[in-house]
Amino acid sequence: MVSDGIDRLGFLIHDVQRLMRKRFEARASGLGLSSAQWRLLVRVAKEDGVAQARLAELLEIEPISVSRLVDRMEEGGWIERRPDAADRRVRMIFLTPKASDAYAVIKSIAGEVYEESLVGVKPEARRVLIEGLEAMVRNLTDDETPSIEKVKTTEGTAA
Amino acid sequence: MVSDGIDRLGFLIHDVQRLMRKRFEARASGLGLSSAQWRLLVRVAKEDGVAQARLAELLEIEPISVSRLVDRMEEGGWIERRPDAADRRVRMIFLTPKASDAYAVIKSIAGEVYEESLVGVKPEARRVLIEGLEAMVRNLTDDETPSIEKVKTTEGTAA
DNA sequence: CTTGAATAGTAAGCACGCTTATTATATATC
DNA sequence: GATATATAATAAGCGTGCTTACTATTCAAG
Repeated sequence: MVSDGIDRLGFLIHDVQRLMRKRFEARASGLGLSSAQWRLLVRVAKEDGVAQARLAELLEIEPISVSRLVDRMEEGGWIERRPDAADRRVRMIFLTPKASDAYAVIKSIAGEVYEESLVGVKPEARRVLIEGLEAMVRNLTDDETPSIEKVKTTEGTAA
Repeated sequence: MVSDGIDRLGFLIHDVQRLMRKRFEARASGLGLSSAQWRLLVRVAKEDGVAQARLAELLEIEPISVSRLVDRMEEGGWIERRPDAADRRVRMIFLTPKASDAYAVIKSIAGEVYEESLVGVKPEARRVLIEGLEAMVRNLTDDETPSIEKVKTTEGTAA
């Protein structure tokens, strides 16, 4: 049956995400980095000099969101925009030394939060959990119409 | 080992939440309801006449967030604020007929999205997934200091 | 070279969360 | 009754996401 708690799946995911972000931000507030900023920072750490458009792809957010995030991070002294000589439309993004220093701390905070959130969940269940989440990402990424056909047309009714 | 994918737990949760919200909103856009508004609507449907402060508790968001959400939903004709005769500080929240009509549609959309997201995940794995998420909510709700002691002091370094 | 389409980035304005502070009302204590 | 504290709701202002619309630049076609 489906009545296990699947009807609350959305609430659950929403809650976990909110609580995790909240805890991370509380822990990392000393650094002055939000979780959105931390995600961007991690990407740049792995691909220094990356263009904003590429960051938007990697982070799966819109370019304009990257633009404003980068604005604030540049103000905060975390990253630096430099022009790309080869393509003058492009701004290349680099970490400042301050950000490189923070990177290790951030990773450790993230690890702590992950571990804390999984207290009492056995290794086998962790594996299933992660795999389930990965499956959900795949299913939800498939461009709208999934394997199931019975997708109703939302019927303009209801109002 | 931990290197399964647990180091991406935050990314995973974040992605699933974002994709699910996105799909729900795409499907429900014909109704003119966002997922935040839908969550509030569901709560009010279960407890008609509820006070805003109580809604903030139930939704686990701040009272001010409820206030502004209710503002927009009142404008949209989904809910109605009525004074409480017994306590003049309180605004009681009621669904409009329009919202009651939408409720069934909304529940079915949510069910579809949940089911679509879990395509290919076996019943047993679904159970473990849900239980894992529930455990995470519990762990992250415990007021900050969890079972683990090694919570570093974030050491003002990094700058 | 010019025209037109595509791409990189930004601006404006909105939704929804937050923190901090304020107003109105209720309640507890003197 | 007066004073202090607590509670319900709101206001102001910010961060992060979005959509839509714009500029600047590149590239493809003629």
